[in-house]
Amino acid sequence: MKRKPPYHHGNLKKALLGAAVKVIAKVGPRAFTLREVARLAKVSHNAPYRHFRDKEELLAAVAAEGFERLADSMIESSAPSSDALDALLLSGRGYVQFALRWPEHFSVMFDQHEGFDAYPEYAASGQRAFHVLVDRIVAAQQAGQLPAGDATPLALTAWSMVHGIAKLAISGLLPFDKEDAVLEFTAFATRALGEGLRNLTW
Amino acid sequence: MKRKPPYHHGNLKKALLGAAVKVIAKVGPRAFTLREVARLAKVSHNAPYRHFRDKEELLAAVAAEGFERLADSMIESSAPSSDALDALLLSGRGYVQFALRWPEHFSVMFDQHEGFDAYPEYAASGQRAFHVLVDRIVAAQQAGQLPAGDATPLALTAWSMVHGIAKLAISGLLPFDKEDAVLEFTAFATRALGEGLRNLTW
DNA sequence: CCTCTGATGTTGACACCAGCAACATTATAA
DNA sequence: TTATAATGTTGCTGGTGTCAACATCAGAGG
Repeated sequence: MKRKPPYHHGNLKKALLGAAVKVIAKVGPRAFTLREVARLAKVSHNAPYRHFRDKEELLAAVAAEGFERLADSMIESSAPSSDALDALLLSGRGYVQFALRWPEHFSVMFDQHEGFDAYPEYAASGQRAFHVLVDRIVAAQQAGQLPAGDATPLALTAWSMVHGIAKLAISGLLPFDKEDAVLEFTAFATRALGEGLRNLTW
Repeated sequence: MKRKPPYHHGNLKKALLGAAVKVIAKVGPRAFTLREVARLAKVSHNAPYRHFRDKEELLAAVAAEGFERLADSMIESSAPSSDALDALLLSGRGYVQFALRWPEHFSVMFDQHEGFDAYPEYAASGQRAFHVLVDRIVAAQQAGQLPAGDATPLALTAWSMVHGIAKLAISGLLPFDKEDAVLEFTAFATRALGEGLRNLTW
């Protein structure tokens, strides 16, 4: 059971997760090292193996936690709006904002081509984050601001849009220096896409 | 000089590049190993250092080569069209198609957050590929199919769209199995975005 | 209270990797 | 022809992921 209280050194699993996030933020997901995580948690280099099968599983856990935060960011960003379509665009803003603030975390979440299916926790959190987007879309549909019908293609399109912006911005490939500039660009792009999705004949 | 003909073992630099592409395609960019590349090129584990400062520089070279291929893919895909806007959308198709066919290559090109500025070759090929997109946009503008003005924001938006699709598709996060389905979705998304960009007031 | 068992953490080892240094070889220029 | 620089090799160091064996502690059954 995971619910059991402390152990030898307090509950290490959570500590390792936190340490992993810190290490990734410091040296990037590429140079991320299991031993460094152990060091930061003041534990021997093999202790993590009692909580994670291998390095990949720890990364998957970090990614899963990232999806939770991502969903939160989207929800927070879109909360202040009462207009459904506006809320959708703002949730896109939240998506990009999250990526800009925790770029390494974001990388871990999406640059792991393998092990998607292998880690149900990862898939579940991802689904939850995606669902925030779908909810916004359905709301906009019900408000008549987007064409009725299956929300999935609309959601996938919107997702692709903000995901592309996020990725390119993180990589430094967008010619914007400050976060605000990127977010303004995000507003422009998502607005354009929303306009197009509304008028599309299909 | 780099321009000098063969050497000891023929021109290794090119051989290493080819081997690197093969290794990446086999084990992925994550598990990519300099020594494995050397092995594949039938050369000692230190020979690559005579042609690349370190592992990262070899990866940068692979990425640069990838951008060339990407630009080609975009050009080829959009060639058959005579309509300017259509050509733009088709170049987006070429972008996604490239990503689907050489996903590891694509990863190397974009998952390297560092060393963009450090490798002029990389930056240059990237610029060239981006320019293909800009050209298509400008053509569409001149044909009156997109609003006149600075093409850059339009290009960045379009790029973000197809890049997001490509990334998500590679990661297996889009619910499409076959390449054709992804490309069809790409057509849908880019058409929507094109529609939106055309009508946007800004 | 005591023992025992399993969960948790540690030590030590292996194979592998990136990169450095010293050496060997060969192509080219003087 | 010979010297020099470019190219390739061998061997090493410090670091990594992971396995196996061992140590320690928490809590259950008595």
